Amino acid sequence: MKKILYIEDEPYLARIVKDTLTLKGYQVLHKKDGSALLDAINSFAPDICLLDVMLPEVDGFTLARHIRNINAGIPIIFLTAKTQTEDLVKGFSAGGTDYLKKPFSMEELIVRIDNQLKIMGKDAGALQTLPDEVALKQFRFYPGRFELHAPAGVIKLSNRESQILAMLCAHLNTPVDRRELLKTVWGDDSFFNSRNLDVYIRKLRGYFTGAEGIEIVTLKGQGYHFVVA
Amino acid sequence: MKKILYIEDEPYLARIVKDTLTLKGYQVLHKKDGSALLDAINSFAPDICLLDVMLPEVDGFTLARHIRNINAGIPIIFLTAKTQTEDLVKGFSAGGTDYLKKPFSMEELIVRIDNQLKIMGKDAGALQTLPDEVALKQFRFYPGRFELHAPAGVIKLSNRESQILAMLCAHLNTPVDRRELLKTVWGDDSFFNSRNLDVYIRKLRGYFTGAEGIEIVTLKGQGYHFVVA
DNA sequence: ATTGATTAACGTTATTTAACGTTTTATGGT
DNA sequence: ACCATAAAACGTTAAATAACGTTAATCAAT
Repeated sequence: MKKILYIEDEPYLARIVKDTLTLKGYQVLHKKDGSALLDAINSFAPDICLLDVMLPEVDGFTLARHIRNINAGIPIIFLTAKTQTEDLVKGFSAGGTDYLKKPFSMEELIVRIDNQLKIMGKDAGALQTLPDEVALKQFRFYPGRFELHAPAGVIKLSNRESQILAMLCAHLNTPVDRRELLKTVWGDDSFFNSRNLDVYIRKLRGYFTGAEGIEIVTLKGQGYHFVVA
Repeated sequence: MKKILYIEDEPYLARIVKDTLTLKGYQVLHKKDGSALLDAINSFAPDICLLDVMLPEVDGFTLARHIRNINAGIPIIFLTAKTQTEDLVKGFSAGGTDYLKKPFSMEELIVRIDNQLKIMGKDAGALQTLPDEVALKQFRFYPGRFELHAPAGVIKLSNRESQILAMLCAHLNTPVDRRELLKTVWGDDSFFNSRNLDVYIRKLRGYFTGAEGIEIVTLKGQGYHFVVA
């Protein structure tokens, strides 16, 4: 059964969409806004995301970017009344894979959901996704369970530790912008001058000490680069 | 340049679409119907197909199936006045990857074309790919690990050192423009008057001192030439 | 009370800047 | 052509800066 993460602030519409999709056999998790989004992604592990664009606090485009940061492969459909081409561009460049204009028919939504699941499900090779279990040489990371299985034993990760490690894993062997990390994990980059992130990087490094071929490399002025080779 | 195969029987619309896309830098092959379709696919080798649905002889859905039979990965966008959900379903189950209702704006078409190209992984990434290991005589450079393995031992490279060495390796035994180096590593060439790059070149030269047959040659006014012979 | 998250204070290092030296290339008069 | 001189470009070194690392203390939420 396919799992759908659905973010929409308008209660009446949300109700209709959720009920219809549920009736059609999807498992739907509905949220009114993007708070605790990363937790939802990791624990609920949706197959596809439906995002309203105009939301009270953080808009849907921004949410899409955060989702992309920890999962490069998941389909994201925007549902919005914004019909300007400019918004369409924003949507796709934020990592969206389809864009549906309100008002839409439930039939069309379902068809487009199925289509996205079909085409994104194909060559997962080019599009890296963050699965339930991430193999990191002799380690295993379970993002949804907040657990890092080391040779020595199981390390229970905190929320933040897990989020940051998930982000590093999503960008395995490629750079991650420090700002992106801060924005994705903390919601904004007002912590840019804070040493908070460094503290967590240190903790994560601690878990991997002595592990040959696993390293979190600092790219000064840019971010981090999780090397597993 | 991306190649588009466009099948549309209505001459006026076809003209507008073809001209606009050509102006936008795509290479467009327009056909009035699906005859000799497979030849067109094979010889023209398009990156994406735009198919009208209602065509005189064979309809677009059928054409899509034929295309899918010989190419599982190419994106197919339907352009049609048929707005019934049923047609949408037909389109996607025929192997279509997007479905655009007439009348559509050229802007939206372009955005959706680019999006499909991106999703299907045909997007020309500007990432220069070096192999995991670059052999430089008695040295070995691991760009992904920020490591230079010298006879004396492993040298841990900094971000900048690694970037510059990677760039030199990408142009091994051929010249590299100084400006290009600056732009690639620092994002722009505003450092053109700075001695910053020279400092790093010196560091790299330091790692290779005494190594017979390895040299970073200065091409004054042009750039550098990484000689390994 | 215990755990996780954040802040603060100070240590460390990659990167940049600055100052000056060296080498190559261009220029100009004879 | 010749040489002198200037100009441009790069080399070298050390100091300054900005960015990150580390540790412990504090805060906040069960």
